[in-house]
Amino acid sequence: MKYEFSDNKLHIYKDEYFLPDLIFDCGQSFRFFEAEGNVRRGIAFGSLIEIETLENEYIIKSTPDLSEEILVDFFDLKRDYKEIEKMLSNDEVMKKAMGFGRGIRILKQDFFETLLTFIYSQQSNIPRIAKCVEKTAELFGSEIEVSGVKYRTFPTPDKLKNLTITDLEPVKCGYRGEYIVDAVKKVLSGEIDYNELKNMDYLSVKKKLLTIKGVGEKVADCICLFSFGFFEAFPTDTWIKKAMDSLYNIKEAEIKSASQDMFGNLSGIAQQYLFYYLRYNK
DNA sequence: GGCCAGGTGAAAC
DNA sequence: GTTTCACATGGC
Repeated sequence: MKYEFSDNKLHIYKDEYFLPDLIFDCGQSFRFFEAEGNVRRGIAFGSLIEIETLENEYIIKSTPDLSEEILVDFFDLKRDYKEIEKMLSNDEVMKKAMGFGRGIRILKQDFFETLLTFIYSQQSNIPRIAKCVEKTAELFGSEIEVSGVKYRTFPTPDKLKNLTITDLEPVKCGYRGEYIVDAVKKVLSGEIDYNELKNMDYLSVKKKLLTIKGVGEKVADCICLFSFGFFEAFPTDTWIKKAMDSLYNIKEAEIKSASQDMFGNLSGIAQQYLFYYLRYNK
């Protein structure tokens, strides 16, 4: 992936392995709504991020400015998805799935936002998850104004001090409210500490995340994949169960070991492409 | 209007 | 350890 960072803007040269429409609509991220014309906007890491599509490049601007490192990591630009597609195209199913979703990249998203977002996600659907996340930002986030338009950042943990289930009622997240409260409490107390977690390995992070009420196998794996970048994680949801059954004839009990055998440390990518393939192709 | 949703905790075996 | 069930609310 060719890119350069200058004048606080990230330039990404056009490449079939970088397609914003797929990256943001494949179900990993919920705050990058479509905007007018050739510009897509979203909020992450406390900033407005704008992706402008030009003839030969994408220009990515952030306000307030985000560092090159955050943006490059966010879009996973250092990883060679062409090479990954090759490695995963051993069988006909993955070959098709990788071709169908070509252009998807796994975003490296903010930990706290990812934690709450995927707690909201259980037993829900993508439009509704987006609403819960949006409402959380509206109620508790900070306002930023860019070109006369106001946006709300996703709240940092300290904005949710003393959060109660009642406070969350307008979010309409139902029974997940008590899970959110527990997650916030554990983050604020330091029991769940991102700076500690980011130096730990996949299984240790996952084990720690599982101590949060409402975080089970699947949500923990989503956080490991979408925030920590542990590509050996293979979040197994209803769609993936359907995909593994219908495409590979692998039943639920065998998914864990089978995915490890088949995809190894590319499991997370395989998962996201399979999810997108089944979810948006039927 | 009923069924289902990017699941999980708790209670029962 | 595995199975079963309730859970709150919106999308379709």
